[in-house]
Amino acid sequence: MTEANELTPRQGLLLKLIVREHVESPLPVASRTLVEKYNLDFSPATVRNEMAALETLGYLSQPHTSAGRVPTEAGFRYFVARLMEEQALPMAEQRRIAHQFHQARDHIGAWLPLASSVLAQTSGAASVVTAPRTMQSVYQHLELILTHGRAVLLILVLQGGMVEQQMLALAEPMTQTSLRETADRLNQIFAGLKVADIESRLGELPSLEADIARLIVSIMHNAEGMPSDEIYQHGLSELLQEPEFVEGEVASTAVVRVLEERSLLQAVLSETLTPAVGVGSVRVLIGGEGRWDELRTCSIVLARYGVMDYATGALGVVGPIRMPYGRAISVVRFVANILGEMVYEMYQPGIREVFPESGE
Amino acid sequence: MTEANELTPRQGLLLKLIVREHVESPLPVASRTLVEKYNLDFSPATVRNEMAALETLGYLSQPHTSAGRVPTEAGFRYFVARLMEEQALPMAEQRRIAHQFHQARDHIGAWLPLASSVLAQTSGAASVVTAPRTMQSVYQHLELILTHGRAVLLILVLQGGMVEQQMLALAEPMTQTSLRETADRLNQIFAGLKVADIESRLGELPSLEADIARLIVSIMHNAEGMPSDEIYQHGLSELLQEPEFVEGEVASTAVVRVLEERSLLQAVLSETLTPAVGVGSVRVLIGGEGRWDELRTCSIVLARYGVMDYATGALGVVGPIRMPYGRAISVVRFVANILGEMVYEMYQPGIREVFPESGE
DNA sequence: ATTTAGCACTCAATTCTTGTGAGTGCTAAC
DNA sequence: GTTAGCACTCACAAGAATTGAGTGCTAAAT
Repeated sequence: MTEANELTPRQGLLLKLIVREHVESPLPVASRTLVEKYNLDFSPATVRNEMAALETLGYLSQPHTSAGRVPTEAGFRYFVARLMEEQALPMAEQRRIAHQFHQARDHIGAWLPLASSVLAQTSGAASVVTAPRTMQSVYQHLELILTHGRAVLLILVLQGGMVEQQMLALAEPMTQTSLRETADRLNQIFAGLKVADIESRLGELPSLEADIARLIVSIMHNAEGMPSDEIYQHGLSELLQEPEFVEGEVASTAVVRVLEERSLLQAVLSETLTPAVGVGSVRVLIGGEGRWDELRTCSIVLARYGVMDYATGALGVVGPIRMPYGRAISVVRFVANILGEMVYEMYQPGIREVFPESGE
Repeated sequence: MTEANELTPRQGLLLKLIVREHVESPLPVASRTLVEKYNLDFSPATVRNEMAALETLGYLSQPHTSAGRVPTEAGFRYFVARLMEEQALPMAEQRRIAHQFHQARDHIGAWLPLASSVLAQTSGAASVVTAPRTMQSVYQHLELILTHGRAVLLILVLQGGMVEQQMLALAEPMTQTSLRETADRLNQIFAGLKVADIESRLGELPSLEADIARLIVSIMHNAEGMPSDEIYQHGLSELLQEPEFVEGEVASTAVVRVLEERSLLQAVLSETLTPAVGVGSVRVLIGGEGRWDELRTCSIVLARYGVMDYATGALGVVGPIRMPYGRAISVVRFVANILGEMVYEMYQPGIREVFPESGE
């Protein structure tokens, strides 16, 4: 997959301009247009020659014989990897976004929707944000609430504020009072412990407590493992306005399906670590990279945010292949950083515990 | 809005058949087709006469002079209100769905996504489910977690298991230990109280506790007021497959926007109480009912679920105007009932408190 | 050895025409 | 009131003609 053949500077320039032009409007770009629009000091004929070269290299393609050229996926990949200059967000926009997040500082539930809507609006594409998940869940507090008969609502608060709920059925009926005492006992023993610690103490507990504790252990394990299924998204309707989606029934429903089918989305998001083309900590998946067939018509720019090895989520934008990568990458990075900081501050006690050396 | 003019039985029959036919395939339906397919004992000419009558009444329309007829919105409304017979779900399907919910019984977080996916799959349209909200929030438990500097993560558990999170900034730095003591004090005082009760006790509290309590009050008020912004949906991609959406760029993006724009959705969902055409407790909104312009191309079948006057959410399906209402209504009702029961059982202690007479 | 002007050639997209047939409205008979 | 018969309408499909944007190639210019 590594591109052995380096392009000549002029070929690079042309590929870059073709991409830029194509991103602006989805039509194939013609040699003459290029020369005129960018005042190139060589002629359309020369451009055509170079285009032919770029085509044999696999970076361009022609929809039909007498049309202009369109970048191929490989072309976009080369562009992102070597030609693109990241297009920093204008200061005013940075301030505006930062301000919005600052306003939502106290309202935790608003963080992710806000991130999602900022991403969508600023990038003009659809956005996806997943809630952060810890690698290391720490017991904080347990509530047991009797609902009816022997059914009990279990609410488990983990460090960092994650909350897990579950119903459970008691073997024997109990009163709310004794249930509360049970919870209090468990809270005393378990507060601040990690899963492993709780597991090792299971033996010491009387049977009822042990049952509940086992359930807690499984919940905590679960919280550590899976990527969050809490996914926020925004901007799908704008994305569907893009010219490549208004016609193509196939293409557009594919995208909708991708954004709707969480399983696929999660698979893709957890791929953040694979060696796709990327810039800094931001990853760029172009046209599904051959691996995700449903994504052949679109690209994803994504990043992890949060505190590495402790609690992270993923966030990114989904757009047509011809998306303005430079801008998208900056936006994604910018939002990932802001959100990362907010999460960092929120999770700090937990982090101190996992990485004791990093305390204040 | 009340239909003064009653149709003759034969006109009713024809309207019904035309709707049925049109729902099956989106093409305009012709007089001859009707007679042949349903073995009517009168001729196409008669049907045409009746059709003409129905057209002047506003229940049918012709896309163009030499085409068949298509029901108008008014036609669909008349159909739903007077002609439709609810099409009960087959027993097997009922059992399958009930079983799925039974399996997810303990996994509270799965309830709403499951409801949403069941609705979508069974109705073939897109579905929407909002989380239940209490009318009456009752304090259960407070956790205060120091994060960094003076920033504190507040986790408030309300009765019924609703959890609200918020960041707050302390005026003075505190240790985690004294923060926990503060929380414990508030828990002792407030456990089981309603907002009003807490408000009336604000005066008795020392300043720090009072500040936090005021915040709690505002959170609880908030929880009572707004409809939940926690919205689950499913089946959008299937909906977009419907023939009326594959072509119409306008129509389809309108639908997507509706499903994406929570504010509109909430407005519509809270309209569940308005006197739209409805069957039992299930409401049917056809073509936006003139009020929601974005919905002109589609219909919504929805119901409240949960415990009336105590905690309810809304749930429904969004489909093309020509959706199989009979089926959709049964599915919505069925799922609303199941989910309602589950919520009822979960919230029971709270309900006992609000309606003491209904205790076991 | 590049670069470029010139020109023939290609082919999607647009417009126009024509034909077809499904389906109606009307009238006159039943 | 119902229906057979028939003229009429009009969307839709298929084909034909036109257009023009854009290339590839060749031969001259640098």
